[in-house]
Amino acid sequence: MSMRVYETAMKAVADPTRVRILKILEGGELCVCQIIAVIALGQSTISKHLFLLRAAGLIKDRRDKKWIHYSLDGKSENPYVATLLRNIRKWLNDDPLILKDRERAAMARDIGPVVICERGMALPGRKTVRCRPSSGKEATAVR
Amino acid sequence: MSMRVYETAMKAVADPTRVRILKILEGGELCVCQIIAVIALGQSTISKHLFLLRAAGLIKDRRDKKWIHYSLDGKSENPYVATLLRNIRKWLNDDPLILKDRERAAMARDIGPVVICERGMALPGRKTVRCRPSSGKEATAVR
DNA sequence: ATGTCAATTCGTTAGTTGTCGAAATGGAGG
DNA sequence: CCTCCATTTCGACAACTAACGAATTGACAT
Repeated sequence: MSMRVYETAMKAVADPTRVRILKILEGGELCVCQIIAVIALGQSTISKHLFLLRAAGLIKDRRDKKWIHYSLDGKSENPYVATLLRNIRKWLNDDPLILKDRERAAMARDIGPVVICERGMALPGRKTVRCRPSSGKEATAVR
Repeated sequence: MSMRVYETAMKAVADPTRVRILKILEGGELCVCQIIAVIALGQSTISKHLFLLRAAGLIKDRRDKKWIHYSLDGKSENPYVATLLRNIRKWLNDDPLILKDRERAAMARDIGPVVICERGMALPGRKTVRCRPSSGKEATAVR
């Protein structure tokens, strides 16, 4: 029983993409579309990672209008989470990828969910748009 | 770079079998045959887990005669290891499987490597012998 | 040098995990 | 109620992982 809970939590934080998500959430809550814009993976992929993080009790969600905001769960039921989050907060702070994500997260916060969703879950700059390229004008690499 | 080191360490401790090994090593060093006897998985399986734990800098090895003894690496180069080992020492101490392993580890220490290897990497009691059943007399459940 | 035997490596198999794109879901606002 | 659209779920695929048994390695002791 205890072992299963341990495994869930540890496997959740052992994945690079998921720890990237946790690290950008250290700067405060973000909605899904902002997370997608920062990490630049498919929306289904991010959604699954968020599910696993939430299942492990590492993050919690909050709905506001059309958007679901995720944040670190300070009072998780999972007994390993508090320690894990405290450790991770000290770790990886000089990792280049994490630093870049942090910049992009700051940008995503400035821009806000509305504009990010309008732009197809992408940040301005040289990044390729990846979601819902349906209509035809957007969804191309810029620069 | 930093991320890869993190991932190696975290993935290493996220596996149930590997954390079982770490927990029995908390009681002091053990040779491979003793670990096999306690965990009751194939010798190749245990060997691989030990390799991964060592690659992550969580354990170190020491040769004495025919036997290789493994122990927790108190002065690992991996910057995450010290914290991880300290956490794990506090964790899972009431898990039934871990408790049972601990008993078996105590038994393995009492008996010693020599006898355990003679018995085909198995502890006395109701456990099935699993390695090198070549000759013909042993390799049966004892009860 | 040679045989022994604890431990590792190899090759295979089954199950898990991360990713994607397409389709479904389900609040919010008309 | 009906539409819109941010998010989730589904189905598929490739890559990775843990387990096994068999074969190999290599230190030790004769």
